[in-house]
Amino acid sequence: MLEKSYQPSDIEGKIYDIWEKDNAFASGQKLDADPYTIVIPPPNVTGSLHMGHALNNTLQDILIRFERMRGKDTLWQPGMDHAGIATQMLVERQLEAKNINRRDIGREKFIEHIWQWKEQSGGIIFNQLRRLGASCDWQRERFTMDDGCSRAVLKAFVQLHKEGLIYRDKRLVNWDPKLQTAISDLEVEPKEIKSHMWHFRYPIEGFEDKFLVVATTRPETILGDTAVAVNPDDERYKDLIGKYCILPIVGRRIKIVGDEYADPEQGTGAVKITPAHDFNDFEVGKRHNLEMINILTKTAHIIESDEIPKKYWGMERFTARKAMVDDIKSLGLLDKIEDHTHAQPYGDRSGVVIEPYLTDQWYVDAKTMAKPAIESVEQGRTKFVPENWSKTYYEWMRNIQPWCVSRQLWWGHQIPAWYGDDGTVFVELNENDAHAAAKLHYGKDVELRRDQDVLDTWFSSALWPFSTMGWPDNTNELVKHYQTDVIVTAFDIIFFWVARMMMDGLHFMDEVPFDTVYVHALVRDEHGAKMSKSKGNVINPLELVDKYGADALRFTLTSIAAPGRDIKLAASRVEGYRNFMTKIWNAARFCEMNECVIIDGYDPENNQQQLNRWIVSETVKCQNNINTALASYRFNDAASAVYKFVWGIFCDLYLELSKPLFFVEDDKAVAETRATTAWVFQNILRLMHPITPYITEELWHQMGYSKDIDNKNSNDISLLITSDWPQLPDNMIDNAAIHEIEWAIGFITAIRSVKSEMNIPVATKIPVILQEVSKKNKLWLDRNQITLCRLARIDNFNFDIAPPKGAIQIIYDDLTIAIPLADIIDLAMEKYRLEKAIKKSENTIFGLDKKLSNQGFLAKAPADVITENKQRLLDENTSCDKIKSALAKIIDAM
RNA sequence: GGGCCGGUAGCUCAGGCGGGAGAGCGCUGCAUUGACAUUGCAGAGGUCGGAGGUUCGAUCCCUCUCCGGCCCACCA
Repeated sequence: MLEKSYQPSDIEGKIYDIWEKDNAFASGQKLDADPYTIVIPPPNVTGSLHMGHALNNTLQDILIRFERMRGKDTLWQPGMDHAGIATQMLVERQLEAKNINRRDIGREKFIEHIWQWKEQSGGIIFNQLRRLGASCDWQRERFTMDDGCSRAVLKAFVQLHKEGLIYRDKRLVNWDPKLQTAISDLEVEPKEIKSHMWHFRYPIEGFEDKFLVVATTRPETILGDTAVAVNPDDERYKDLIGKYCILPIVGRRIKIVGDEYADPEQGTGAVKITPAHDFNDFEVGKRHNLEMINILTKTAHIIESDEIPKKYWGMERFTARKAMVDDIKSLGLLDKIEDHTHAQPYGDRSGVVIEPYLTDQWYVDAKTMAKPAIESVEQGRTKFVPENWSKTYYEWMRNIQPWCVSRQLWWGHQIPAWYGDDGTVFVELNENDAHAAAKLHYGKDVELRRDQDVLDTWFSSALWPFSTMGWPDNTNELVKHYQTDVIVTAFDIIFFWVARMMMDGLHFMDEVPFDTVYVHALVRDEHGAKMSKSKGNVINPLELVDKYGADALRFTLTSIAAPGRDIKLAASRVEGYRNFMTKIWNAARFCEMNECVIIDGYDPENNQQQLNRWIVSETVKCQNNINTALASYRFNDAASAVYKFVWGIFCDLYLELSKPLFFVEDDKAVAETRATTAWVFQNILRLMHPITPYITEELWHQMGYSKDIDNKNSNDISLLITSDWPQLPDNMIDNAAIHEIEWAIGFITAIRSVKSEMNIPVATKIPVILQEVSKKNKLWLDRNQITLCRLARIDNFNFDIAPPKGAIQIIYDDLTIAIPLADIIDLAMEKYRLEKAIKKSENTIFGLDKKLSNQGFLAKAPADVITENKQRLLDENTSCDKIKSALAKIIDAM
């Protein structure tokens, strides 16, 4: 006997253990089956489960469970990302708490500490994913820094270098002075800040009192100015081109150059040029062959250099800014200061202001690699769902910049590059190969020094769809599971990850890494704000799991996963779906109490009862709806299809409508109804399993479906997770039964509605008089009489007798239903009710009339639409007339 | 500056092909001795942001506009 109510916490852990013990998640068990493959977006090793993960992994799990049941050889490849900067920062902070500085203990020891940390506390997110019910193939768990992935990274780097697609270059990078590393464009976050625009007067050489006024938001960079640019077409300054300014404070002679970059409309029209500290100025500098003077140390202090007055040496950048303004002011060269709001770049990890900084770094020629990646989306080889995200993808890919992949960190894949004394670089898979290459180059054995930098974490993530399957070896897994079917992700990592997997997948595997990119929304709080710790509006998915169960959370996330929008999550919604789980549990108890068990040899197509034929039809329709929804990644449609069917149709209608059948003395009907109920319920468990795996698996066993259904000849327990998805054919849909039962439901509703409206107590059993009963209605009345009587609380049916004066009259379909309760009916109220109905009906008639008297409509609308509207008008007129005559009778009785 | 998305019931949101406006929550009334109050039954509630256009017909397509959000670029 089932417990009185469903307690998720009692069963979820148990069920998950059963799945794992049974190896239910493992791929490669159905060798002949078609593959279905998803690689997980590898969470950071430092990560813990947030709502975004919960959504992302619920959707993947739904697809995997769906396809697993449909017989595919499913691989959901799990794994973690080493998360270079995040992890290094975390362990560094932990060591600092113990007064250990990473530079004191050195690189090797520090990395050892990180590995230790990973073993102890890394990857807690995987246990959290287990609680959510994720059916990843855990035996294949990978890590971007494990041996296999590391080998892939080396191979990829070396190959790209040999192909000229990775190169070393000295140019400006985004420099993070706190972390003291370069970062990519994507790791920079612009923030609006309130600052000032300082206007300075630069004296012009050869004139006593002539100045060129330049404006800047960064006065400290004056130390690195090597030119002033004006637009060659700017009448004000045209004549000055080729002349020189004397840089205030510094005293350096700097050239006035003509360059289109200077916009006459902006600022003063004259721009100071600091090639080593501004991306635009860098380009100007290259065009005019200007000197590039670096003024900053790696920690963003003023460098000690002969080019710079001693007084500024060692000053912190913002201190230097202030000093520079003060000093120029005291020279009388400060023209004015304006308030100015502008965006400043900040490091997304460190939170400090990023400096454009001139260094040697490794770059990937993203422009070249992007070409095939763009083309394959244009050709539809990879599809974005929703489609419009492809625009975002194109936008970025078509304007892609060289990707700086070197990082001045310790945690990560060290770059496989070795340098000779003269700086010649040898990029090889290992040190031996590098020495061999060096020997070839120098003609002798030489000392080599390995590049100290590591690669951007995303460099290894970009290889994920094939590095996890054994690449560069041509493994069976790789052959079978690449390309993968779908990547499921939020839009914020289309650039970071999806785009780069596309580039690398096409380059190394010569095939797109996934058929589909499914982009889901970001989860926000119930007011639409981003969840963040500082705002305190973070909802922890595990707390919801504790409180309502994993299935309720999963159902919630599924039901709000409409494509292409932000998702606002309110806990109340989870509560609602917890109630849904309870409902299913109770439906199971109903089945149990009424001995609804699976009957061997039961064939739903042989059902005699229309009600049973109807619920079978609805089951097929539900199955079809879910199939269609999941095939097009419309998760919310799948959720709503199953919700409406299970709660609205099966529980509220079928179980109620069928109850009376248990009381007839027709053993055959009872048996059929029991068998049908069990059959439907079993299919419900199958249909719901991808979304709500725990409760369905539990009930599958409790209801005894695990023993004799899939595996009749064995005593082995068969699990729902590995059972078959329903394959109910459309010819099981019986439209005649659907019409009849829907008519019966409408009949019941019509009577209940009137009783409620007329304040007739629900329990009052009423007699009804039916007039103008058509043959069809008579048949349906007869066949469903017991059910109708019970659910509409009808005492008895009387046909074709005149109803007494003052009876309530209901127009339903072709019928006029009279309820002769004149003594307890408030005639005025009934009059009002009928008048209201007439008004409503007349409104409808008016609308239809107008439409049907429109010549244009008759001439141009499709025939079926015209026919339909004509029929509606006819029906409405008939029913309106009937209500009117009913009203006449009431007035007569008053 | 370039691009994307949204505005539908009190709230949060669905509305594949243009043809009778939907759900959940909330609200109102009624119901409680056998699946379920984590419930059932019955209801109220909409100028589909605004204007114009296309069309026989527009929540849906087009243009403009107002409001909100996001992404990219922008450090004079």
